[in-house]
Amino acid sequence: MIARTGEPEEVMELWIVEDDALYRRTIAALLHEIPGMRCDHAFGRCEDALKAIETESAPDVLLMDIGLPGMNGIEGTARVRQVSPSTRIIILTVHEDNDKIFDALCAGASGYLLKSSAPEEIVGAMREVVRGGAPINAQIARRLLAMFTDLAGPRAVSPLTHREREILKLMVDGLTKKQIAAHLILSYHTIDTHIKNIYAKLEVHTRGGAVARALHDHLL
Amino acid sequence: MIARTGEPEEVMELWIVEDDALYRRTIAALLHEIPGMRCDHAFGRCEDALKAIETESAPDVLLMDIGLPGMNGIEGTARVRQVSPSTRIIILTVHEDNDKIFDALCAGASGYLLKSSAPEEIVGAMREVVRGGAPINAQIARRLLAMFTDLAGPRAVSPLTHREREILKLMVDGLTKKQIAAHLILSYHTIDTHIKNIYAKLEVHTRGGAVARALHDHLL
DNA sequence: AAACGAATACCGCGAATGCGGTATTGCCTG
DNA sequence: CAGGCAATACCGCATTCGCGGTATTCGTTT
Repeated sequence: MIARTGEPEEVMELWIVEDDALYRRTIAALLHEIPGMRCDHAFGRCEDALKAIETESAPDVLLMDIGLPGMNGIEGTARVRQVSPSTRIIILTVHEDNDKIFDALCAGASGYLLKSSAPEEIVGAMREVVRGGAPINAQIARRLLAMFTDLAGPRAVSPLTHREREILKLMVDGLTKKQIAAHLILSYHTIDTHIKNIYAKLEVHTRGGAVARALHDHLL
Repeated sequence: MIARTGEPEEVMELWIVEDDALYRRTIAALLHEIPGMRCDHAFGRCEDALKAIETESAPDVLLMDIGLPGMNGIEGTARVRQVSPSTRIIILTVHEDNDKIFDALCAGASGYLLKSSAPEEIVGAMREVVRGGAPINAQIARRLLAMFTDLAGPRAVSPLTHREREILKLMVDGLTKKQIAAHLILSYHTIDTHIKNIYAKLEVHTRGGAVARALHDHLL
């Protein structure tokens, strides 16, 4: 995409946000050895990095930790992307729970690595990310895939009958029992009984709960 | 169930489904050189692979093309996963459009590589996948991330206040007004008013509708 | 034929809901 | 400083809901 004429000036500017001073320096030192990369800043807090972006210029790539004092790395990722959309952010953390991964990627991170990654993997990720790729640790990718599969998955385990699903669907659409009865040309009492059964099967006691389960567990 | 063939020897059984005979043989030859891998079968059609799985035993890893005569690779992936859940499937294709990627991963593929990938990347992927990882080409991963970000995109347009979101969240959890009031240490009447306002903003008239919008439009 | 689950229908009652009001207190922003 | 918005609080009433029953019909499975 970027037609280069061999300028030796194409240095990748790279920043780090990592609260553990030791790990921060280790990484910074590691990256400093790589030709074509420069690491001018390494912060212990998101807030500092944000300030630096606004006063000076933004980096090409930002290595971001998640567990940070003050603003966490996910919130930080979103903020950085707001003020500098061109900055690619790579999460580098010990957290490997689905929520963190999901939130970080939703916040706009371009990559997700674990601190257990080999140094070469980290360096490779830098290179990959400026080329437009999204370096994601294979273990993390597995989690991502799992999210996808159960996104379109457990509809078979739905314990509801056809009728019940039909009625649940109408509840999701915001209809009252009376309206559902009219819509399905059934008695009000019938709907009432069905809803009663739906609640029992879903182990909820309110419309809100039932609808939430219906959508969350994707059983429609 | 499927007969377990894994334990005795450390050799990874690997099959290929690829309609282009030349490419198929090239890959098979490539993999055959790798110590610890064995490629007994290479098919041109999913149907043949499926049949082989049922008559013989299933492979540890299956390299699957998408564009195939007869059953396509995505459908095939789903089928193979049904009859042999332990078989990890890696898509190896030229297709890089979002739909294919999405569908393949939803169908249960454990990896997604492009045919333009370097041989080492393919071999690395095999190793990675049996270790529980999900080898995904960085370019593909980028697409995945894009899906995530616009999956959680229109949250900024949430017209709700903090309090309202908080209450809506509790409605999703299936609490009654009274319970919400107790939970937030607020008056019942306050909750009542808030819910009234939430309904107005979301243009719904029932709990079901509100919860559905909350989850569907991802505005919590 | 018997047994069973699903779908249907009906009843009654206490609790919760939806919605129309009004009103006070802060906190911003113009 | 005025006005607006968010959060808070209170009232009343018709409606709806949740849930405890009971009961009939119909298609499967046994």
